[in-house]
Amino acid sequence: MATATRSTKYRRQSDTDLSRMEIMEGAALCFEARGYSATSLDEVAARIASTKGRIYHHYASKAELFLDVYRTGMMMNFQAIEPILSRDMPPIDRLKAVLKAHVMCVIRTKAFQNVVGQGVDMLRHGTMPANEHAELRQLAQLRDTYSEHFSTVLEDAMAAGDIEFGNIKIALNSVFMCINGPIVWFTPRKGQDQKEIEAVADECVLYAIRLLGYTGEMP
Amino acid sequence: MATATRSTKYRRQSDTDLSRMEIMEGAALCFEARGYSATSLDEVAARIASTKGRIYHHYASKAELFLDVYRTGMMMNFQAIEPILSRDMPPIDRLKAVLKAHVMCVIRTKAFQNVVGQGVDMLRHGTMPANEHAELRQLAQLRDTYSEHFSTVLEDAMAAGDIEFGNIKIALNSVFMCINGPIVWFTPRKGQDQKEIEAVADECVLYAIRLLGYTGEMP
DNA sequence: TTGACAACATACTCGATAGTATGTTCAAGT
DNA sequence: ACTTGAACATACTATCGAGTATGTTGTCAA
Repeated sequence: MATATRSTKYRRQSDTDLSRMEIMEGAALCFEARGYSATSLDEVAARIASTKGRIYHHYASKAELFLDVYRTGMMMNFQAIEPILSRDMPPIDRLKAVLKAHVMCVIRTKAFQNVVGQGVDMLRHGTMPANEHAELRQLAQLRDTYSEHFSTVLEDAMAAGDIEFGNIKIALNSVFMCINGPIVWFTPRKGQDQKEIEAVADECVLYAIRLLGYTGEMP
Repeated sequence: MATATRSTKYRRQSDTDLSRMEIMEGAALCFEARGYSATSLDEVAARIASTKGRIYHHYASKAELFLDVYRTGMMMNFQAIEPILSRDMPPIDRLKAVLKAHVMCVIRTKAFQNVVGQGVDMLRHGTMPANEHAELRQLAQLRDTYSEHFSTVLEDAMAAGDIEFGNIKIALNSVFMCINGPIVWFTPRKGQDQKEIEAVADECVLYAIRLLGYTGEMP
């Protein structure tokens, strides 16, 4: 939670990023629970014990808030996998590491990733809110770049002979469906420690690489 | 398309089911494209070149229409797999056949299955429209029964030693994510014949059973 | 210390849409 | 043939929520 305990009623100027993050967290939870268009900004405001005025002070529209949540969710993904991409290691190990990092990230940032999913759907169907086409293209670009990272890792591992698949688009989509699964079906339990979550993630990763024809053992 | 070419303006009394199906098809397409709450009944009506009056003649509310689409989508799934469940064959072959039948069904009835997905999400988050709790429980029941069919098939195949997995809930969720993938990422091309679609489905099935630890060949 | 402005809160407007009330057409029973 | 009611279409209402206009608080720079 990014909520800092404040003694004063209003926030400092330098805390705008914190404020925006708090709004985004509330928005992500609401969007996840009820979907973009079913969520009212009054609900989002109520969730963070605030008002609509605050949201419109930071965002020009509901759509801009959504897009910011989307972008932030994608950034979280990039930050999770990028350090691994540049690491020097065998392709199959990099694949495993990237998959694991992604799953851990989506579990940790579940609400944001759900919004990303909604955003991807909107891009697919061309029903995106807001008309800033530049903004939209940028977000589509983000998604494509992220996807291409995975393509590369997959093809490297295939070239090394560790995995094997037919149509890469279908394979990649299937892998994504699998490792993004927790966004949909995972529900955090009370008192569930890091070890248990890692166990879930490991099982997801196992299924994802098995799907790609990997027959070796897992560490 | 269920639209019968009619010479008269109004339909016969005996055609109510046809009329409802036509409405549902339009609704499914709209819900798929824009989501439940972003879709207006005027849009649905426009899609089938009709008016809101017709929809409200057949359905008491927007929620009831949605629930009918959901139920119909689930029924399509049951009809696709039930004949296979009662067929006498080796567990692993039954598993393959059920997976294939499911994938073919979701591709064929993509819009309806998308609505089913939205409905499952709503059930999960408790944000279902309408307050008929009986109706809701019935739909949740449908989903659970369908899921249990797959559980049985999976466990039989595991008992026969053909597949192997850890937590069955995670495995089942992963399989569903995989075989339901086409609902999200598949886009029918113009002039794409049945053979090509079957090839896509076969690849999905291959990934799904590989995921479950199957190492044999495919027919 | 003070005034200017950021960071909100409060109180409105206005368009979109779910739902309703009522009118119209025609099929079918009698 | 005529009458009733199902199958719609048309016209309206009422609500909800996005966006706006304006008021209030308190920070910070000079």
